[in-house]
Order: sequence, then C-alpha cells, then structure tokens
Amino acid sequence: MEKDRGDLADIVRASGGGRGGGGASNEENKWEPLGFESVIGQDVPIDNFGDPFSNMQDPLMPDIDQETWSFMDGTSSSSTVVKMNIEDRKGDISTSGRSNMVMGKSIFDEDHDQMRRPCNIFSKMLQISPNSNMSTTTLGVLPRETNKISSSSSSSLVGNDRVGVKANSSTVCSVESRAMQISSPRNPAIKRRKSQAKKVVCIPAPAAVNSRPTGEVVPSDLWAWRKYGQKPIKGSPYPRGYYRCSSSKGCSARKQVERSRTDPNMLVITYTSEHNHPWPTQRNALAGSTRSQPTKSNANSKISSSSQVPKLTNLKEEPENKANDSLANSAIAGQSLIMSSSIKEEPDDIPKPIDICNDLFDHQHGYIPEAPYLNPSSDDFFTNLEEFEADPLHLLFDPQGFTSEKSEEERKTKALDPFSLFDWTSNS
DNA sequence: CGATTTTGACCTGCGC
DNA sequence: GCGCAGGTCAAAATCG
Repeated sequence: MEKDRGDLADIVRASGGGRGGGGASNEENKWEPLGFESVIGQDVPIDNFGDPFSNMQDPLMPDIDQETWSFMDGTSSSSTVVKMNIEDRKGDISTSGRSNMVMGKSIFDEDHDQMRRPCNIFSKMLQISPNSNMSTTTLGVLPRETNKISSSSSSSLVGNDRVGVKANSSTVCSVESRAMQISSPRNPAIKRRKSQAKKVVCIPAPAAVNSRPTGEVVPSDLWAWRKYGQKPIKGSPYPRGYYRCSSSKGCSARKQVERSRTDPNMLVITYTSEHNHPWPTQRNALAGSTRSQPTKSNANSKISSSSQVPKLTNLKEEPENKANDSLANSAIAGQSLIMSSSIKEEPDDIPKPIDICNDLFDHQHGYIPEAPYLNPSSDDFFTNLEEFEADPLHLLFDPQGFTSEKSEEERKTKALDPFSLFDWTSNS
C-alpha cells in the first residue's frame, strides 16, 4: 500500500550528513558547526522545534530588526500568539519584483532580542497554538491588511483564518490560524495529534544536497533525525514520514515530512515537540545521521516493491532517493531560506493544507518556469535536482549580500551563522 | 556491531 | 459507540 506512494524517507534525510553509523565522516566534520558552538554558548534557547537555525541570524535579513511581522514565539507553551503586521510589509510584498526573500523579511520574532539573536527564516516557523480561540483571534492580520495584500498581489489570501501573502513571484507567507485543540497527550512527547503545538514549514522540495559526489556540504539540519514510521495520508498521493530526534536519547522532538499533495514540488515539514538537549556540537553526536544514500540492494529491492508507483511518485529510485535525501533538512537549511518557505500552521483536517504552497509560485512569473528541475513532469526532475542543490547557498550567499561588501557587523553576524561556514561565494 | 530504514501491526484521537 | 485515519511501535532488513 504505502509502497505505491513515493517514499519520504527519501525526502528527509536527517542531518545531512552522511550515513548513520555514528561515525563522523570527513564531510561531516567539514561543517562541524564551529559557529554553532558560539551560538550555543550564548544561551540560545533550544526550544525552536528542532530548528537549529531558528537562533541564527538570517544572512538575508539584515534589517529585520525593524520589521513588523512578528511572532510571539511561545515555543514551549501551549499558547502561542501570532501577530503579524502585514501592512508594513506590503511594499515588499506587492512591489518587489522577484524577491526571493520577502518571506524572509516578513516574519519575525516580536521580541527584538530574539530577532537580534541569531535567527533566520528557519525560525520563522509558526507554532501552532493549541488554543484555538487565541490562535484565531490573535492572528493579527487585519482584514484591511489582508485586503491590501490581496489587492496588491495577484493571489493571496485566503479566508478569515488564513493568511497568505504572495510576493510577486516566489514568495509567500501564509499562516493558518485554524484552531488546534488541546488535549492531554498520552504522556509527554508522545503522540496526540492536534494536541501539540506544531511548526509547519512549507518549502520547495528541491535538491538532494547529499547526493553531491563531493559529499554533503550543505547543512541540512543540525539535529539527527531517525525515521520511525511512514504512513500514507488519505487524500495525498504521498506518504508522510515520521522522524524523531536521535541526537539525544529521550529527546521528544519529532518532525513529519510529506510532499504537498497539490504540489509535489513542495514539502511540508511539521515539527512537533522540542529538543530537550542542546544542539549537537559535534557531528559525532549525531549518531543518528541518516544514511546518505540508499544502497543498491536497498534501492533495488525497494524499487521492485514499488515499481508500480507512477514515475512521479516513485521516489525510491536511486536518483530520486538521493534527490530527496535530506530534503526536509537541507531544504530547511537552505532551500527554504532561498526559495522562501511558506510557514504556516497546518491543521490536520484541512483537505488541502498545502494549497498555500501552490501559491508560493507564480507559474507565470515565479521561479518555477526557471527551475525546470522542479517540474515533476520532467524526466529530469530528479536528476536535475542535483543542479539545483547548488543554488540555495549560492543564492544564500549572494555576492551582493555577503561577499561584495562585508561589513564588520556582517562578519560578526556570520560568525554566528552556521551558513557562514559555507560562504561558497568566496570558496566556490 | 551499532546505527538506520522499512513496514505491518497496533493504539488512539476524532468525526459522525 | 463505531469506524476511519493518523501516529507510534517494534521486528526485520540493511549498511558501512
């Protein structure tokens, strides 16, 4: 049954680094987060739903301090206030030509300290509040604001409880404030859907950073995730993969990864629970690093077992598998930043929770037309992903942004930014 | 050998 | 109360 659905295992490959087995590969060591250590040392909260980047300065958002989109980040509480001031952002949203980072500029922690601390778009995930009322009522998107946005961009929004902001081409921020019910989890950290706060990230499902011949160079996720389940989701041709943090025993952090049912190009990653431990300071700590690539036998056997899967969804083929490796992680780490992830709440009962993702791309003006590798209909869909994988960081470290003129402040910032370790613009 | 992935079975929340 | 669907468990397979 599930075999015919494409494989999410492939979509997420935690921690990007090579294969599990505990040992730290050279590649792994390569990007051992020197910067992270310093970050960690700064008493950075680790409660961002496993988002190691949440505490990092977003290199693409140097001016976010004054931004007005804000989220009260109640990561660890059951109540979260989401507040957004879209109006102030409408300029960017409505007028930006091909901004890839409108999103990045659109969501911020309300607390300036939080914004100042290393953080970036990865931290702009919206935590779902189990408190339905509050969630609904405090989502401070005023109708007029919404209207403005809607009117200024061809498509966006949404209803009372859902906000979608669409940049001219490639960016969207969408938030659903659909209520979440709260109920006592069976026991800490264990399942109870709809009872836990979540952070949902909708990102393009791009490249397989780990498939690079040279190794894994793109930081995927500082956490090690171990897959513990996969389920076909009703209404979706794609299965949902379930991962839990394996960086530390007893860590209840989990995440779910699934492809958008409406747009296979999009990945929806849902973070649940929080890490109860600091970031792994060494890749060795990531004992759970997932296998960087499927084995032949694995691929073969799996393929055979899922050979009936339509090509588009048969992610088990080696290329696909690789292509999807670390998608969830790397995507978060890089793609979403560049491609403008859509952060939203994802109510479980929404028929098409990913619709938002579709809005991410303006098929006429968006990047999709320029990114054939994102076109699942293309035979080269996956093979081309490899090409794409180079883009994120390239974009991330757009010369204009970081190499052309690096202010001292920027350097400092980068010191705290794991991505600074990958200033490929200067290295490659 | 120790780690991961796979995958069917089981458990439980939720809607009717 | 029942059934469905989502989420988790755990044994087996796999890998380096």
